[in-house]
Amino acid sequence: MSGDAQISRLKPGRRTNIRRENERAILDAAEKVFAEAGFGGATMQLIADMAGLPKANLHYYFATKEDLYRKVVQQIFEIWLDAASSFDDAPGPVEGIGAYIDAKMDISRTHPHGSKVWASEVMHGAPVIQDYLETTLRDWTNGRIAVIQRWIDEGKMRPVNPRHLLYMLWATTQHYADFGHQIQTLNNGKPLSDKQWEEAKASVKDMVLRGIGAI
Amino acid sequence: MSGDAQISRLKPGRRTNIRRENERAILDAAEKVFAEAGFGGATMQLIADMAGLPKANLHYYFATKEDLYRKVVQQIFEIWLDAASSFDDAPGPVEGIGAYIDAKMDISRTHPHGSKVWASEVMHGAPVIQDYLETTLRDWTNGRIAVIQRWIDEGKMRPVNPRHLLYMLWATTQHYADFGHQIQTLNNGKPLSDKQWEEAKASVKDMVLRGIGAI
DNA sequence: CTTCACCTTGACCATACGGTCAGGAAATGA
DNA sequence: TCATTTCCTGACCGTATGGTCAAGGTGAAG
Repeated sequence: MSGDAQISRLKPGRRTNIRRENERAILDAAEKVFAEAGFGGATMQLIADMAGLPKANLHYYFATKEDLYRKVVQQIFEIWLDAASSFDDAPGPVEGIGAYIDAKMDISRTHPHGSKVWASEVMHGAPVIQDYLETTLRDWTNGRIAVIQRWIDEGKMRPVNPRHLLYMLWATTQHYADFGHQIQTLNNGKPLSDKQWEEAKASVKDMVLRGIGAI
Repeated sequence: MSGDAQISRLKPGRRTNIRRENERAILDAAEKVFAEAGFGGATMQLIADMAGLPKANLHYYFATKEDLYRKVVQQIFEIWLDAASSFDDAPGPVEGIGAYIDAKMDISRTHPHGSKVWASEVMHGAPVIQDYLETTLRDWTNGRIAVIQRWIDEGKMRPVNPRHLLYMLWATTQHYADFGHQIQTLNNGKPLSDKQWEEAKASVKDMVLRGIGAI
């Protein structure tokens, strides 16, 4: 890739650039391989080939396979939390939950690999991100539960269990990434089109928002 | 060994019994190990230890790791389809979908390992059960879509997209198994109690059935 | 040009894994 | 009793994998 004319003049220098670009290539390749083969099934050789680097070079940037995997999971967690902001600054559930569903459905489409890695990590007992679950995720969850409860108290939606509503949101939106292969198979082997994705988002929002009495 | 007076054990044939019992022990251990470590991360040695048998004995009953894995997945698929019958013979969505949610939530609680193996298999592109997806699952899905459409035509529920309703049902119910660890962490590290499971089932049914206008 | 910090990589190593096999034990039937 | 089938298992093997290392390349600063 060219066009780094202005980037090459950055203060950290060319060297730092090489590092950043290689780390990015490796992380992108790793995310895909970990998603498709699982941690145990992924090999450093495969990731190296996909990143276009010799295997020994991976170990120059990432000490161990676990280290690389940890970085991939953390990266996903960042994206994950960004979508969370859709929830905030919303006057009510229609806007807040609606935007959250939109954001998470978009992530399922644009970052299916990341979603799968996250799912796999949690399914295997969250060996590397357990602390995140117990701190960041727990805090975020409790915060959103409070927001939902406030909406309920304000009569903007029915009195549903906020926690199970969140689980339903996570489950349903991530399903389109994690079980994308199954969905594609049931769609005559073809990926969902732009139109079908809009239909999916609309369906999910419609059923959820009506389910909680926000419409 | 002391000579027990139990004759009942010999009735169906001792040989067949030994085979059946060992195959069961191996399959149970394999389901758990595959769920917790993934196919690539699982080792025959670990499965053997958990089943209480020497590794070489596994290969006496199951030729290869793939063969054992395939049997585990098929076994899950059977349980899966059994719950599907909840859908049939129902006069309307409240009974049909309500019973289906109950059945799938129960499976998530009693067979969490199986659910995870299934999820992992699909996430990795369904390498061994692709044919099931294209035949049995596709047929079942189309059949249920027809049932849901009939209910819609009969005015028993709102005109939602039946396909996305099914995806939501699968996603939400299986989430309690696949992401059970996350749910447990957010539940102060403790598994959901009987009461909490009832609350979960009630919440899901409530939100879904209202979401489709069946209540 | 020299220096020096950073980057690159082929070759190599120890280990762990899936799978094999031969020989023996135990159950069954004649 | 003996013969036959089924079951059991320690020891072994080839391979693939994660990881190491030493030697060499590269570019910018002095």
